[in-house]
Amino acid sequence: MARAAAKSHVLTDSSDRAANLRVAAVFAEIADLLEVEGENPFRIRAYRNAAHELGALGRDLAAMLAAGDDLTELPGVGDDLAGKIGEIVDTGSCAMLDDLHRVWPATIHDVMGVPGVGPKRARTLFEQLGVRTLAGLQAAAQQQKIRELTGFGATSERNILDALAGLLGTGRRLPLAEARVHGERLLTRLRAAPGVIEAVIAGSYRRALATVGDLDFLVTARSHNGAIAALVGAPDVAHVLAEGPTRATVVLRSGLQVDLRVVGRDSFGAALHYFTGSKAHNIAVRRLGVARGLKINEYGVFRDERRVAGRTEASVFAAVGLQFIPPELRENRGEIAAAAAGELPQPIEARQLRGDLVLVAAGDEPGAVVAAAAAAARARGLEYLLIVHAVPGRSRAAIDWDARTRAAADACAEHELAPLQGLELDIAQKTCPEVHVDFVAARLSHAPRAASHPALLRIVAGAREADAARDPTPLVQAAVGGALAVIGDPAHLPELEPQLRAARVAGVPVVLGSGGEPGGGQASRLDLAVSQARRAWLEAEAVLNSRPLAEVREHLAPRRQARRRS
DNA sequence: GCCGTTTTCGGCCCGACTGTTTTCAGTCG
Repeated sequence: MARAAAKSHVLTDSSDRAANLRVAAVFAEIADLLEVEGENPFRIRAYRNAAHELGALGRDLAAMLAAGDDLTELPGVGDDLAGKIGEIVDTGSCAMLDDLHRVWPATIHDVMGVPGVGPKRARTLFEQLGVRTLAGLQAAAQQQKIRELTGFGATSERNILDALAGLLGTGRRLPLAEARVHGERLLTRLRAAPGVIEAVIAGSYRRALATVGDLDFLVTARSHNGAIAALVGAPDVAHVLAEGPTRATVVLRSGLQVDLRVVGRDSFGAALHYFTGSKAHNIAVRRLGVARGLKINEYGVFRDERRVAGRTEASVFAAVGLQFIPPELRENRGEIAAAAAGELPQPIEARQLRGDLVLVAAGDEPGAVVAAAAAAARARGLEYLLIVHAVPGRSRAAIDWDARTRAAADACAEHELAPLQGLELDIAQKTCPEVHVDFVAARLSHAPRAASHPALLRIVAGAREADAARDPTPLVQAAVGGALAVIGDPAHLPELEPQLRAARVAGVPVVLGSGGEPGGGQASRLDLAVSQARRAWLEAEAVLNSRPLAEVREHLAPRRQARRRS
């Protein structure tokens, strides 16, 4: 079929992990359809686990197969799934999925995705009303056919219509910086609610994932009702999806879903751990608990009926023999083994930074840009600024670089900050203006061919699409001997973590910077950069601007010094 | 369908809330 042809085309691209993603997609769809069939839940989970593991796998399945590797070594993959992986990589599909498609339409997945409609109801809708698509679902609801079905009613029907109209959780993921605005506002409201002792945001927000799907609030309180009422009654709540004595779920007008859980003080640590996730991390920790005869849930750690830990997160980790794991590391990507061995990294903290990095575009007035950035830097106790002057690609007008660097230096001095100044060229540019600067930087918008390394390298937006969609390693390699500059730009946050991870693996130091956005926001941009560095397991030692100015100056100094460290 | 410091069989996380029920199934996180 046409479908198969399209798939094989995808798989001929062996330079990336297309095969992994294809296999993960097939397994995920099989899991969905088995769920509709009402299969054994553990069998379904096996497919779902495998889909999750393979989607995040660092190695190329097609290459592993070609090399004759044993796929059952992979987590969640046994003899059966190993065989199916081979089948999918070879043919693009899998007989089992084809069989399922003879019974269930592929689009039933969309119906299942409607909030309030799961696999069982999707099956009922399909079998009783012939609903195969979202359009069909909407038509059935509008004709009031759904309320006639057993297990449904007028309320369910209305909820389905609301969901289809996009009124209920949109599923859109919000950039971290944007979620922070909503989060902080609600946090203030919850903390002021009667009876509330403590309120925090857990979930992927706390793990500093670049985008978050919802906000998870956790509250300890003397009385439950205060916090629940405060959330449900918040001014920008569009819909209340659930409201009980210990939890509530609402959708804000922005489409952001917000969950609130209220727990007792003795359960706070266990609940915080539980609701911070990630899911994969939690399952792995619980598995450790089971091996020690412990049951771990959001209320605590229990041996038989007796609570043995749970007041703090640290007590939960300690109960299963782990060091405290910072939230940004909780992705089940090796942090549990590291914590068990006492070998966790100590991720960089914002307070360890001594300097910020400011970008001055060719059209900017350097004095004004640097003055704004310097004031913000001074306010957070920084000591110096790395000032990067962009050199335009081709410009006929002579630019007075001495005047520009002098203006920047003066602006720094006014705020009692030390400046370190450099020129930034596109990596393809051959000539550099004749002016004394402390370092030379390169902006990299495509894979580098140039042999001469700049001291500081910055991957600009767009490079990711062009050359590093899946692996920024080749870009980062260009910074060996120098450093990689990473700006906490909210719009490009998802690109940062892979870049930072690649830098760590390559042993390339990084500079974390705000970029110096005029009009404020430096502080949060710097914090965003730090949060992604933490997710990438970077320690202070790997962050150049956590070191004293003299060391940064020496590290970035052009040519000779840079070459000394091979 | 996977997995094993107790296991090659018998486990696999589980509690809260809703809507439809008359004791609970389905969904969600």
